[in-house]
Amino acid sequence: MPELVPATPQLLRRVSAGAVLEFMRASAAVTVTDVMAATGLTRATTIAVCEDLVRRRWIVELENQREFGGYQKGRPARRFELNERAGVVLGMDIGYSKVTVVVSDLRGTTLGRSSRPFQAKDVGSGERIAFIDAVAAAALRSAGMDPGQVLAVCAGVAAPVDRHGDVVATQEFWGLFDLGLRPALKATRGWTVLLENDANLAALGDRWQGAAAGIDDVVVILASERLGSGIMEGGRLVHGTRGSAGELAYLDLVEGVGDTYGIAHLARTWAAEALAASAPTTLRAFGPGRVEAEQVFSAAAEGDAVALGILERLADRMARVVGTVATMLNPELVVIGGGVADSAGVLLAPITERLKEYTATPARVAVSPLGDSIVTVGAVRCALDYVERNSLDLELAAPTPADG
Amino acid sequence: MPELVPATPQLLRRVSAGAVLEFMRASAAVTVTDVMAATGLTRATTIAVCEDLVRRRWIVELENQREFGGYQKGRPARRFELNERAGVVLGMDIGYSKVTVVVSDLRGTTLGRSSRPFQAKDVGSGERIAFIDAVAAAALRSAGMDPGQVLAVCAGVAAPVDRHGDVVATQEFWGLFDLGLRPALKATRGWTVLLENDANLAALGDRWQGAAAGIDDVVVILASERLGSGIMEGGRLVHGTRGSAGELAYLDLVEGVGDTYGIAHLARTWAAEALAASAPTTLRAFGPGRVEAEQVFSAAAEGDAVALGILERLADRMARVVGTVATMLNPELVVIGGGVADSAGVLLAPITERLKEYTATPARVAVSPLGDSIVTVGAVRCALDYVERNSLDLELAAPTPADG
DNA sequence: GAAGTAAATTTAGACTCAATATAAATATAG
DNA sequence: CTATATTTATATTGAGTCTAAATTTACTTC
Repeated sequence: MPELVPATPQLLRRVSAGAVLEFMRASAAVTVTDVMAATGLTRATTIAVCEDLVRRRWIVELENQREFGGYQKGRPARRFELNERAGVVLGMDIGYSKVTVVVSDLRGTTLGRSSRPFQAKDVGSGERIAFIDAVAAAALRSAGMDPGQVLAVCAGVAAPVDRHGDVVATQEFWGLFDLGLRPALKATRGWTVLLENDANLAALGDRWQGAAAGIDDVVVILASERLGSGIMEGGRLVHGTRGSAGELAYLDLVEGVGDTYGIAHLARTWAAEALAASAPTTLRAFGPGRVEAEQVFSAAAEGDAVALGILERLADRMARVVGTVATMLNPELVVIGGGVADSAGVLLAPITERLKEYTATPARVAVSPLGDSIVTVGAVRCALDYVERNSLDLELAAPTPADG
Repeated sequence: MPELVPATPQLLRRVSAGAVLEFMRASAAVTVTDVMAATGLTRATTIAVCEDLVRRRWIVELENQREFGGYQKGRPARRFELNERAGVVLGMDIGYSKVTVVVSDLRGTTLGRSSRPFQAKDVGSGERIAFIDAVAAAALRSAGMDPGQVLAVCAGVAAPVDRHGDVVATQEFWGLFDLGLRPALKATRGWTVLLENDANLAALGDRWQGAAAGIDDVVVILASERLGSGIMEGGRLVHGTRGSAGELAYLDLVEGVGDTYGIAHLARTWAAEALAASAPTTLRAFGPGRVEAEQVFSAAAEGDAVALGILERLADRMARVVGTVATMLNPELVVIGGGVADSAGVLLAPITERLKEYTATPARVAVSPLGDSIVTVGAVRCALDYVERNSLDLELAAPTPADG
């Protein structure tokens, strides 16, 4: 799809303004001279563009010019800064049984959040939209923000989403996630909602604030209950034609794996098996009900043989998973993420060790520090990306009286 | 890497010229009115741009205006056309034991070619460059073209190549392909040489003129002697961080596969095994030496039970290969290509059938019609892409006296 | 208050494209 | 053969953008 807009002189100003805004987003308060150096524009043009952007409220001019940077000779420079308060974005994690909404400013700083459990049996019901809307309203309230300030929303769902943001119902189950959320929130709130697969958002999130910071070729494996992955290649998400790229169902055919259960699930299952087989283990103290994954990890840390055996098996399994993915896609880094990542750090060394058996040039492996919030962090990043791409076309809400 | 060039008025002309040229490339002889409709520019601008491009020899103005398009009212329109003779590109396939060079005009029409066997033992020797240069010279001669007319060269090698065109010597063997071809041909010929992995070029080639025409998400599996694949996602090649994306070594771990031998290799091997086991088969007629893959395929076509059994095994194996790749990457189409593709058509139905067992939503499978030339076709496409991206910066050779 | 310095502003010039008006070339009707 | 309609080509004007150079402004330091 080539751009159909003909080249007009106004296009130049757009390009210039985009370059200036991009630089401002990556910097704190800057002078016109700074912008000139970064963009290559002349002073006259830079000033014109900045005043344009101030008028459109994407940046603000600071008053107390000399307070920055200590003594300086010559006429004091005007200073400009990104207007973080131009609006907010929402990042949503829409899980089977829980909805989380995070409010973020344009720099990515979290201003508020809200999280509420949801009855899994009502996953596909119409009430779901109202529920999500209510969680969003609560999150905005906790941030002291108005629904009118929302510039973009990104929601992560556990279903395939193609690159146009449509849920692809390849199986009936996925259809439950095609909630009609986008038209509904557009109509009632005026919000632009982007949908994305949760593992893909995990990849976006971890590349932004996690272990993969700044790495262009990375695979993030969500590994808690079920295995799923998000693939970034050359700094872009890989979606596939119907949004299911990163699906790991092929593991059914991989020796030593055979299914797509995640680390937390298997740790529980194998712990239960050990108890049933009357193996001597300190895990028994947590029984006779369900033994949680974290309990297995801490028992292993205490030297429990059964727990250590489970970790061994998990590490070998994950090495096979990482090995197959990394061979096919050649990422610079493979990240293991999700709620279980908080305790899965001890798996890192054995996974790395075993990986050598399965690949000729092993990829680097890391565990994400983002834990459970990896999806919402990615959703915020996705929404911010949208705003940054489209900022010159977006309408900002009128300033509230307090803003002056 | 943001563009560091500041927005200047000249940039506008560049954008306009790029849009006009892009349209011209996709069309035959066009009038200014056609260009206006396609680009949205005004008549005055369009004419100025066209005359610019004529002056720079990227397009030509036709003389016999009225001969096109039959009767038309009004003042006859000037007609412009892409100057196919502005230059040529070379597409090279640098194999272990053979070098092939194709000469193509800017529309992609093959003007000449040359192919010569090479002693495999000298693969890494310095003479290799001279050999390749000689094959290129022969190809140019057969096309009646001058080395000075070459605008770009793309060479496919059987080694990982990263997205910057550097051979990554992850194993010693690959290092043999880092011939220093690029600096050498730049110095002696002034040619810009792009290096690319052969399977990646196969993907480019098949998407251009093969079974995947126009499909943005496709995996092409080169399947003759060894299995390797090229991945396109969203219309771009997936390289990975060190160029080895598409590597299929993970198949060692896949049940029912276990290695990365290709169809031709396995057909030969299994045929030999059957002969050694004294199985009753018409294949014996081709022995006692080596039985070729094509002979197995034709024996199967005649109803030979042993040959049919081999096809059965091949189909199941390829279904597992396709299934794992397609699950992970979700392409719209998986193409089987390479020399063996000419006879592998009969495998298509059984592969498609068995694929249902291995994936929930099976990808479409096809066999490439490009056969052995799939790599050179892709190399030509790769070189043309380069020329099209950079045409406004490239210097064209001075017109020969005959050109006027 | 004068000197020094860096930022801001002004001015001139070049280039782009759009819009409008005018001219040229052809077909068709009478 | 002439008048008219149709289509394309060219010229003119005006607005918007940028650069570059000269000029003015604002502040610090001595």
